[in-house]
Amino acid sequence: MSNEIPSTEKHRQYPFHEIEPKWQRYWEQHQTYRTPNPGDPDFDPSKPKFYVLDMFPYPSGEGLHVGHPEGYTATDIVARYMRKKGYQVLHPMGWDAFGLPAEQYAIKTGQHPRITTERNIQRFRQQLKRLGFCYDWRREIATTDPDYFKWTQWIFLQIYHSYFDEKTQKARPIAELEAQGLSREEIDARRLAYVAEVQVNWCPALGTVLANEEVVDGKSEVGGFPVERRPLRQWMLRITAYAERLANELDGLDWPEGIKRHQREWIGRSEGAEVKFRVKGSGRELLIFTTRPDTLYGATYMVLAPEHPLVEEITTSECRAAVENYRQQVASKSDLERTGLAKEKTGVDTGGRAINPVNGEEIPIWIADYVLMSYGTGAIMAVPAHDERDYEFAKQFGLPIRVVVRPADGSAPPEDAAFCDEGIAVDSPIFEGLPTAEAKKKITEWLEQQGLGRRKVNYKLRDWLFARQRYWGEPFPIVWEQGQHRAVPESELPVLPPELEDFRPTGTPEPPLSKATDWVRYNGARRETNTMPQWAGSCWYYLRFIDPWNRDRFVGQEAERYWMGANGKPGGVDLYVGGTEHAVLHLLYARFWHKVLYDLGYVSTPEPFQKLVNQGLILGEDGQKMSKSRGNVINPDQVIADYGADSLRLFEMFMGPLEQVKPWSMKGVEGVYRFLGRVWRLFRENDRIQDVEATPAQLKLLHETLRKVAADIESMSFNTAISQMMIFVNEFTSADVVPVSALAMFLHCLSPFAPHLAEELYEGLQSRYPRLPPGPVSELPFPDYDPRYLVEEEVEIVLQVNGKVRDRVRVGVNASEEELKSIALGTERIREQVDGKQIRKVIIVPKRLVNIVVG
RNA sequence: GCCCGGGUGGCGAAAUCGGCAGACGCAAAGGACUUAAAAUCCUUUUCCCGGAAACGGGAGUGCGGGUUCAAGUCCCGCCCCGGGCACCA
Repeated sequence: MSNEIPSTEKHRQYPFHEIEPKWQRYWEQHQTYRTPNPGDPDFDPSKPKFYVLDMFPYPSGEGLHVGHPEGYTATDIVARYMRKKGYQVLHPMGWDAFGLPAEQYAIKTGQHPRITTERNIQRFRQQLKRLGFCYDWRREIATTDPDYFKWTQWIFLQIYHSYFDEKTQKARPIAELEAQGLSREEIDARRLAYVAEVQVNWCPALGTVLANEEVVDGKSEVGGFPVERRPLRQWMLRITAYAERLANELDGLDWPEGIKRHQREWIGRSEGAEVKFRVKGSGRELLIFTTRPDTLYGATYMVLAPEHPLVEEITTSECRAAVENYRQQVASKSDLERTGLAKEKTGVDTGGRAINPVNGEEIPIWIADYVLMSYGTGAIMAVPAHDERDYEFAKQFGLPIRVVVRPADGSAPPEDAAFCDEGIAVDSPIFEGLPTAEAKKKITEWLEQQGLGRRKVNYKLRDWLFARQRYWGEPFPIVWEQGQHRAVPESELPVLPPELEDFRPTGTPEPPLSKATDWVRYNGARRETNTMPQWAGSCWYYLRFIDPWNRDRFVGQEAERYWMGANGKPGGVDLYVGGTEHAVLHLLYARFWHKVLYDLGYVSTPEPFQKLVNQGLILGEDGQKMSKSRGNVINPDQVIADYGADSLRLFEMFMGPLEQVKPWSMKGVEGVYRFLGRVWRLFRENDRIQDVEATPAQLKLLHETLRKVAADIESMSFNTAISQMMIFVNEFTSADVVPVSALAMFLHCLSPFAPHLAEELYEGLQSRYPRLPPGPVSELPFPDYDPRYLVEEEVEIVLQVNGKVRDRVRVGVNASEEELKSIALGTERIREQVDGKQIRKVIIVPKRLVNIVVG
């Protein structure tokens, strides 16, 4: 076996190196954590269910780091505790295994990504098993398994075969539109999965396009390579159709407020109006979006995005050269340059003029890259007096600034800045003197009556660019014929990727799959050669865990109803734990897919995850982020070899609150390791254990520990649960007589945290005291505490004078306020303080304190 | 710039509703055991002042104000650290 002597050369506190493999073998052989589904012979329908899920990992070549076991230990403790509380617990694990690193490794070495992926999964699985997690490993899935991605492709087809019905705000089958006799074009224009020519984020270094979410500061999130904008025909998912629901339906979820806010911001709902401006000297109209229609009288110019389709037509001949020049400049800019920090506004006049619909005034039309083609209508009315960006631009180019809103409190508007708050409309005849909210309403109604505009809601959220030019991803179940796409029959799923020798990108947006010429040919049609993004597989894995063996359905109906059953709440998974890095992308995408499946009647809840908890990052011992280059990475394998898995688990939980960022400490690991050693000695090297009644003081501590550990697990305050167990052990270690019953009860507390040691100690105890129920202890019910043992007969009361503690007394719990008062005033120390002064007031908090106010 | 999260001993932290600040652990110091060390066990440890000691007094939860009999906790104004967003009209 591996290294027998701890590398620190220290005395081994207890034989964890024997205990841990022993119990891991036991659990495996006895299938202790096998979770039956409805219909299985050992399924107990009377038990309530609890679905506790980890965000499954990408099995990287690096193996596990100490960040992984943080969340996994937390969920494992909850899972083990809930099992002991009589729940049927679903606690699965799998692999988000498609992804770029395996593909890049394949490009470098020629080794097929499937091989490296397999190897990495093996390693991860082995590492996780050594931590003693109570996963039902029979349910293990990998997104790269054809049995799995068959259903990823199938779900894609459901999305493809659906449209969003605005009236009911629900996805409906495309067949309904066909029945209404809509044309192919009309139908394709409404599909939830559609093909469009869009400006994409093309990353030459990665040889793929990226989603907006995968581009950070104009660079790829993965690798930090430059990203260019270029137009490309791409598969898109119409997530924007769900914008409203994705925002609103967050309300019923038990998620951290910050994450909900983040998602709402990402969706970016804003209410306003669309307004038509006539272009002077042409029949054309420019449509703009504004959230401040009440500032319409303050519009002194307009700005179009440089890519706006009407720029060509509007530009006058004198301005054409400058406009062309500017458009080219903008096109060649990367997103980083275009949105870069603190840069000056740029833009040029097109020479075109627009007519302000409220006052018939002529205003110039400019183009500038601070207006984005992808938001709203790609055109704005500029109101420099009341918008910071317009103000800056107007200053830069000497454009007029006209105030049409003044502060409601009568104060003077700022001299050298835009006034962007709400206020009172001025110089605005149609709604003169109205406060902003009413002015907005009035002008919008007016515009609607005149046919010049309407109320409009816009979202920052864009449709989801769903195609990647990669090899190692799910192929689309789509073929092309005569420029039209169609689904392959469901019977042909899964569509397997072709075997390739050469995984290199083509250097063009033509995906690597196009190199597989035989594969591409499909009965006179051509297969789609793009693949799905890595997010696809993680959009629904929590559903497959429920019924991973099902060959007929992505998840069996009965099993889905049972495990996702939400008791009136929207979300099905009872507890979902993972890092904040998935605050928007994964969680938004998964919610979107789930809602489509819900609308189509395939799943029973509108939301996937009811309660979400984010674990905090673990830093290196130096307080810096762990990284190879800093050399501060902690290897969990080494920690397990030196101190055992139970110590690793315990320390991960003892470090501090789960959600908090916190630094690693090897000394801290030793601390909890010593604690486990003390536990071992309390049970094993102790001749004071007797089969006797516990003393009242012992009973009180025992039941307080049962109470606190249970409550702390339920509130996920694992660090304080561990403190309480330490207090218990310290106390019982110094006891003259240690009652067996108390020790046995204690092991129920320890078992979720340090399951191996708890099993071993319980087994030993039970064999000596056969009266104890046979184990394993992890399968025995968690004892309820008895409040009778917690009642105190006496409490210590703090005596304060003017808020300062001057004395303390022990009194009976039921002492009346009058008694407390006279006791307090009777003690010597208080008399010294109070003598000769006037008592103004006496505050009495029963069971806590008496505060005497003198003056 | 905006939005979050955080600031408590030498360190990680704890402290239901405003009611004994520092539980528990680490580190450090002293002691017991040992030929010695490791391990273990016991004791001390927020700071300042007085005291041989028991103990007593004062200050103290980033800073400055406020509310209150009482503030780590509530309110107002700042400072610092970490993270996220960043022309979305």
